[in-house]
Amino acid sequence: MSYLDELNPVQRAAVTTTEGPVLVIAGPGSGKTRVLTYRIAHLLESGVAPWEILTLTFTNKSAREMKDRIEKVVGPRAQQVWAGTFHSIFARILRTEASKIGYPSSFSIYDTDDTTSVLRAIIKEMNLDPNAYNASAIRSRISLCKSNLISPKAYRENTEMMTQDRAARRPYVVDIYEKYVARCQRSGAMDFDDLLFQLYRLFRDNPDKVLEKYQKKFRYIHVDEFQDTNFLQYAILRRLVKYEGSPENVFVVGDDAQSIYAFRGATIDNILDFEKDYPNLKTFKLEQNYRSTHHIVSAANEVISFNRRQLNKTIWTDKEDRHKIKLIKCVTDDEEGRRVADLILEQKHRYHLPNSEIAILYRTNSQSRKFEEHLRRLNLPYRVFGGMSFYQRKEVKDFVAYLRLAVNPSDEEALRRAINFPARGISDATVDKLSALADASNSTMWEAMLDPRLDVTDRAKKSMATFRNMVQDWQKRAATESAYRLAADILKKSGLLDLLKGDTSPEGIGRLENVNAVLDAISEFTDSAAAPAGPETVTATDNSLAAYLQTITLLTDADEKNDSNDHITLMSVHSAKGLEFKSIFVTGLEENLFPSYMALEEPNGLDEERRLFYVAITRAKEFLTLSFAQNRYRFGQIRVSEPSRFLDEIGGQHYELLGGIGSARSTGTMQREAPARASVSGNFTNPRQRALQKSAAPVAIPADFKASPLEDIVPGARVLHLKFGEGKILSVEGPKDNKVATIQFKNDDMPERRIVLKFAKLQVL
DNA sequence: TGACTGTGGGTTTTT
DNA sequence: CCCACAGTCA
Repeated sequence: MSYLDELNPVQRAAVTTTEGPVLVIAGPGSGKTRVLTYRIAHLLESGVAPWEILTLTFTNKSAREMKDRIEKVVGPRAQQVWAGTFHSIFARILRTEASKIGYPSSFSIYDTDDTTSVLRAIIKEMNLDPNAYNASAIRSRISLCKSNLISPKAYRENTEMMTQDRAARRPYVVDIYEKYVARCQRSGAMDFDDLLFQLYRLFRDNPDKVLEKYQKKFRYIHVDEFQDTNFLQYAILRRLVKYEGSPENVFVVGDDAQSIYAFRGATIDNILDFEKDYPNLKTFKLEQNYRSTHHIVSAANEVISFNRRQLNKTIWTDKEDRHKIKLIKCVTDDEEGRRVADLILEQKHRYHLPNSEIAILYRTNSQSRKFEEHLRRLNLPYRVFGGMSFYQRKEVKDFVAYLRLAVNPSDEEALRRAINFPARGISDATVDKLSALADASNSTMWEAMLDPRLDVTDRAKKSMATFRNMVQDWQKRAATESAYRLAADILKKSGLLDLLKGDTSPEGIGRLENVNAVLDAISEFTDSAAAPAGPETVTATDNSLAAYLQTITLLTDADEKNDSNDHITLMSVHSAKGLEFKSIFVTGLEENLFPSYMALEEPNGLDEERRLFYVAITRAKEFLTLSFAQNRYRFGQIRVSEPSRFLDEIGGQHYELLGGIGSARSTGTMQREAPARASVSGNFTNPRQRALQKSAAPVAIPADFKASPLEDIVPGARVLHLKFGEGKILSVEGPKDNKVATIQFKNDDMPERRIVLKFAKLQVL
């Protein structure tokens, strides 16, 4: 079989070990995807049916790419393999089994916005202070609970969490959580975490032996990016694989060094537990990097060696070097944008790089703007990923809300959105009453509209009756009529179409186009959705309107098609995981930005940031450029930053400091020299030592250091700063919650520093 | 009911 | 700086 010849010995061994549990530790660029796809092809070639193979990925895009690559080896049956994200595959299973856990199979999926909005409503109804109870903060706390299998009941019994909440002065989080769960249930809705959580419940409670059905069905299970799975995902996987007499054909691929989703509950423990849980485990390490040149691989190895806790492996390459890593030092973020854009232009000409081989990466999405400006200036085509996905746009969500309602009238978020947009005489007050009544009688807002106890004007009642009739009509037709025709009619009858047509501004025309694009997408989906075949019933309704609505919620903007245009890619480092480009720009390499100041406060946060940096630089095949700015607009004002410590962790021999106005004009006030020069001048023999020195406090801090309240920070005061030591306040300005002090520090080569008091810890002496 | 204004608050990463 | 929301006015 020829495809096996395209593999190196370790890769081949992994591919052909088809029986029993297998762990593949795969360094960046080591052919991980190739191994995964060829293994599946290999299984298919040896007679395994495509629907017996399950492959779980983290993005739709990588699932799709994988299927396409398998297809190249074995032909169209590859498309029948069960390959998709955890969320989409689980949604599909839940669709089939929903009735067993008290959900309609046309359940709605709440995206992050829907969830936040439900929480906001609950907080309001409970009369809690919306500042203390920040809806999106609570959303992430609930999300983390679900990922760790903590139900509201378990939450209440968990003294640690309850104590935390009391300390944070929001003791009612657990009540919000409880209400939220109840509300989702009665709305027939699942949030992202529910897609995992409810599937876990289904398998745990195992009604009608449903678990056995899937254990038998999925004879070969694969997990990509295993390092990014969370506790809940691991628990589900375990239930599918571990049972009496199981062949335990589970094949997981991951790299602990690329674990970047700990904030979302991912844990490297899963890799360690995996070895314990599966004693027959065979482990393979893919250590040869086929992607990047030697400078890049060495730099990556050096960086990652600063992390303590990691699996032992050595990534190497035999690619020869042509270019050193370039470092761009800028005075401002604007200069960074300009010089990156200029360098891209130069690289394109000199090396004939197509735009599609170039990517600018950054830590936070908000950094994209400066690059956009300067790319536009040079007429370079680009595309920004990570923004709002098509399906999150207002006009699309409005339309989709109506569709959701037609399929699942219990969906309260959809109801709230649709009921009075376009306006039809049902006021906010009425909606509040509906919600309260639904809550009190444990029914839904949809049913509450008919409740005789509802105390609203006759006019409002009439409007609601009309609305209900309209939706009911759609509901009936949803069972029989084609989804496209129904949707087109909904667009008209809802009044949305007229509203959009009335707006002839360019944006308005765009909105109309977007809504029409939804219609096209529906017809494409329902006509052609190639349901994975199989002798079972699991996929029967897969091209329904409900399935479409569930699918789109799980799409990100990276999944959207029209990728044919040749453009430069702008994205966060997180979204770049799994991708590769000839030329990579990693930007904003400054302390408190990359690594992020948020991460620096978390235990192990720095390690995760470092893995993120590792992921960033290993995306590059040939050209790697790093940049930082000494001054950057953040929080509405210019802030001074120092270069990222990560720059110090790469040996000077791999670097080249790029000249430019910025460095020539350099104020010379940087605390540290640029790494290239530092290493060359031999100031620091060993970057590791240097980093360790740096992480230690540079000034003696008394053990009883205690941050003083903001009111005490006034001009003239002498203060102690954790990092810069003793100093004098020259002035304080800015709004009360975002005060900035200008401080002159004693032992500092900067004449003065602007310190954002919100972040700094200062003690008045 | 909708459009406008001011204010206040938040900005890590995503399925 | 930018966004979302609340409150105000027509």
